[in-house]
Amino acid sequence: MDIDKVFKALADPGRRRLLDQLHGENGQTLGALCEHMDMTRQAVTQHLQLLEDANLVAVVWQGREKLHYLNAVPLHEIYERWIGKFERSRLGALRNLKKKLEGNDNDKT
Amino acid sequence: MDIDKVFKALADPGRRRLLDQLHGENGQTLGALCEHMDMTRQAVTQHLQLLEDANLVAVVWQGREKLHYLNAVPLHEIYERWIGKFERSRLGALRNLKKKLEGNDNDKT
DNA sequence: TTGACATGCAAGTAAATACCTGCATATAAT
DNA sequence: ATTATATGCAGGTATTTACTTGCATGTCAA
Repeated sequence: MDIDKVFKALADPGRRRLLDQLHGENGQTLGALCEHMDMTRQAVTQHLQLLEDANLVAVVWQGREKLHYLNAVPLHEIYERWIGKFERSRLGALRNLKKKLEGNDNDKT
Repeated sequence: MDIDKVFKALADPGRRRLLDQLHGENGQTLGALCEHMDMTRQAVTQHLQLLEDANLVAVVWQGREKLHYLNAVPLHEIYERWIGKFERSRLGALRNLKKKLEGNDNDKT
């Protein structure tokens, strides 16, 4: 999995909105997704393409309709492989920072 | 917290690298961070500024040196307020997608 | 107090991004 | 068959982004 593509895909509020839409109702057509988006269909298509490249959205053609399905696996991986490691040391790091800010001489803990 | 700033800050591999560096050793100076970065000091400064704006990095001046400290709180919030909600429905959504792809007629579960 | 060092500030450039408009194609409905 | 609908494809533009070079400022050390 290309973690960079996932992060880049998530960097745009419109794309996050699309994921939200699919989270609300999975399997929506392009047209349906466009209705909430305040931009042209073509722009939405391009955003969806990036989401697909990042493997966050899977597409199933049904006749002339393109159905979009959310895939949360990359989100899980981002958490597991990247965010989680920072999280785990969060409290320790914060305490450390506070001590530095206070000048290391009035250490109450 | 501006969640968009956090996502945008995380979208660049160089900035994620900087966070990694600070995770490895907290409180590094600008100069120290530059040593691993293969770009000019000014470029690194600009990346660090974005990280600071996203509240992912806090800065403490010590004489002429600028010390950088990691703040993982925004990462936690991104998970809690955004990624988590998708995660929770992950398995259900995947099963749903699989069924669609298989045509809904050979449902084994 | 002079010189070296750590950093800031500003303006410019090249590439990437987020859009758009216009036209083409395939499927469905009459 | 003809028309309407759902979408694709291509090219153009404006903004944002990542990065550079050049110079200014403040702090430490001899």
